[in-house]
Amino acid sequence: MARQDEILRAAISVLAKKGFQHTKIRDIAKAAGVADGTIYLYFKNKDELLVRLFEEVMQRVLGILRKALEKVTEPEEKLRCFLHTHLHMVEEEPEIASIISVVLRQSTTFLTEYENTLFVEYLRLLQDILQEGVDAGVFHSGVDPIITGRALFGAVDELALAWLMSRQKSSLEHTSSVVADMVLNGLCQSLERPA
Amino acid sequence: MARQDEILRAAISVLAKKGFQHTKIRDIAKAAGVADGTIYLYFKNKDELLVRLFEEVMQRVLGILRKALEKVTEPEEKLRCFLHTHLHMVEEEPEIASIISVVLRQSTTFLTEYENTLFVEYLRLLQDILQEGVDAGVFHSGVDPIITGRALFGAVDELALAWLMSRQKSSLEHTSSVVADMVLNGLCQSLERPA
Amino acid sequence: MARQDEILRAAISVLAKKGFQHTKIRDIAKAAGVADGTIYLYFKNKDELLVRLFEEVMQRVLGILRKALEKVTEPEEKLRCFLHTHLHMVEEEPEIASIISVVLRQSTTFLTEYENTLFVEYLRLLQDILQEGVDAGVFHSGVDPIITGRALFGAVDELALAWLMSRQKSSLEHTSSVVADMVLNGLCQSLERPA
Amino acid sequence: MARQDEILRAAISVLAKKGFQHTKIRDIAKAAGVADGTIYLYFKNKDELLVRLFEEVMQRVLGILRKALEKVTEPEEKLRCFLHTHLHMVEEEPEIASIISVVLRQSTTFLTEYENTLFVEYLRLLQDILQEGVDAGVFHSGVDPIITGRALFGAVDELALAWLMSRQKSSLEHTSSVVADMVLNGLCQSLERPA
DNA sequence: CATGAATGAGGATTCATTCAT
DNA sequence: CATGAATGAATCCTCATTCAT
Repeated sequence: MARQDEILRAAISVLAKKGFQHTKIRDIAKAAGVADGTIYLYFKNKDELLVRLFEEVMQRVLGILRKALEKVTEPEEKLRCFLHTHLHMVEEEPEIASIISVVLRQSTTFLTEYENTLFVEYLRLLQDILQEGVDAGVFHSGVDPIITGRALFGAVDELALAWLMSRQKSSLEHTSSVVADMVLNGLCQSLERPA
Repeated sequence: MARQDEILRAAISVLAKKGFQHTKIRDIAKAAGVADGTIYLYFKNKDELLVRLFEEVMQRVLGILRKALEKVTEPEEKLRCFLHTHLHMVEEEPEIASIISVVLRQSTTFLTEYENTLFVEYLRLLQDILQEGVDAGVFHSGVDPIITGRALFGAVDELALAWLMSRQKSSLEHTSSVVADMVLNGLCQSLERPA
Repeated sequence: MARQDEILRAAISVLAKKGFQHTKIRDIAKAAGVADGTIYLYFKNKDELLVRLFEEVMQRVLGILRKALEKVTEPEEKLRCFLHTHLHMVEEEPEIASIISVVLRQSTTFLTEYENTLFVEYLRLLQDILQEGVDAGVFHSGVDPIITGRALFGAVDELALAWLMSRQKSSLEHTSSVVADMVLNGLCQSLERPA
Repeated sequence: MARQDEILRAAISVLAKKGFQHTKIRDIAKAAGVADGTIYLYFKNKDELLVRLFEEVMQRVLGILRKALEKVTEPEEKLRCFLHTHLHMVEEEPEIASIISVVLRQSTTFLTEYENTLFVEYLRLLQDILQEGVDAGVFHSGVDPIITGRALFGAVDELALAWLMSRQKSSLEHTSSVVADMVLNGLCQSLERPA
């Protein structure tokens, strides 16, 4: 339904600008060019609108990441690609990125009550790359895909947040390769403890 | 002032449980065992209470980290110690950790308007360790302390959040060493690209 | 807008009965038969409601006075007409009168911050009559229209207040002519100081 | 009791500055240099403090007026003296004047519930002068002392208010004589209606 | 007598949601 | 389907008053 999408688009824009607590149904309605009541023809209530909005956003992010990863085969390259694509998306679609980095955390609902299937899918994407690397013997056998995946998301997300909050936005190209280097090769000159 | 501390303690507890948006002055007053009006004898308004609370929390975290780092000299060990101490603190004082991982991000004020000196200090702690390592030749010369520091905070913070949100809480001991290994040695078996 | 007028009418009634300090938004809403929140659809806040209410009242009073003065030409008669019309209005619309005599003075805002254009217009009406009389040689050349005008308002207003506060309300017809006589002819039998 | 007077003096000063609605017990306590609770050792509550304060003020005004009138014998001169003394007092003790012109009217209590014996005395002072003049044949026999007295108070009070609210304060000497001339001789050149 | 910390009732205002048109 | 006026529960904050010290 076109009208529903208009509302969602408007909601994304407003949320990205105003944050969770300061976004009123009225604001979204105005931005979408509809009456307040119209929102309730398409969404049961504010929470449902938020959930649908988040799912829309995550679907988009997952689509972008999957498409980018399609042509890459090597685990290391996949990881680089993943990090690069996520941060590139932040630059290209800051509103989308803002929803994930900022808005998502501002709602207690998303953190606790809502079963976040799509975020789990996002994590799985990362975990699969890591597991693949371990299985292929490219990554250390001790690498824990669950923990590492989560840590990587945290790192990327925090860098995204920092970028979104900063006044003058330098390119995230460099940032993504710095993180990739750290993650793949480690900080140490030589292996800390030669296994 | 003892009463002020009682209120802050109560506020930490309530915020950790209910989150930012759902915490009412009334809740804090009840938890502290005082009347609503009493809150305003010690804090100008809700926002100031929140700022003071956050500063209290960050001071505590900074204190814990600095104390732990005191006796460590080597950069690698410092980094391990940092990660371990932060995650250990999460286990020991989940309410404190919750303020940082959850509540902090729920307030637009903290993300945008509030000049977050203490968080900058936290980051500086990390950055100094990294810079030290680079200067000592222990870490790669290409390591960017700013980006890397922020990424590390993001990683640790996300793992803390995941732990706080999980039903059954496994030890974070293992988690901290997994992250430390990744960060120091990288995921790859051999250096990805021999420089 | 009809609803706005209903609210203003209700507000006048409540203010006249309860006075400035004891009038709550809730009271006005109840008197108008609307919900509390509805008030805020038509007025930004309580202060704005009060200002709009006062302007409504003053417009009405000015209208009544101007209409009554229309057909009078002689300065003395104009003055008599002015005094009579004002006090007649007090009898006919005590609520309106109460706003001017009582409520207006109860708000520091009206006395100090608010630029009271309409009250200035009221005073000008009086001053113009006095100036006209001086110019026509009907009134003493020494008459100061500014001071005298203000004094006359004070006299009328105080008599209105006394009437409003009194239990048994005698006619103000007599009162108005007593004042007019004093003002026009003076209290003295013969001129005090034959100029 | 000295302490009580200190509080009253402080209260007069604060009320004159801040007006009725904005004067808090706290403000008075601070101005008097005592603790909030101390106020309640000398006054049952805020209303009683206000009543006592008003009585203090009126006693002072009555004293001043009576003293000034002591040596005057002729009704016309008495009236001139009354007006002059009242307005002179406004210039000399604006805080006192402010209580009468502004603060008194801001409290519904004083206007309605409180039996204002001292204000009645003030009015009687005026009425007696007028009655005396009528009895002595100096004033018209038609002069109504009740109405005229009230009107005179209104005139003087309004002029006092205007002066108190004005930025640059011109002398009230002139004002008092303008009013006296009007009241005694009337505005008209010749008697309006030759009796 | 004096204090001032504590109280808690009370009031202005906001905003998600409804429903008559 | 769409509207937007109306609702009223919910919450922050103030301040007169009390009372233990």
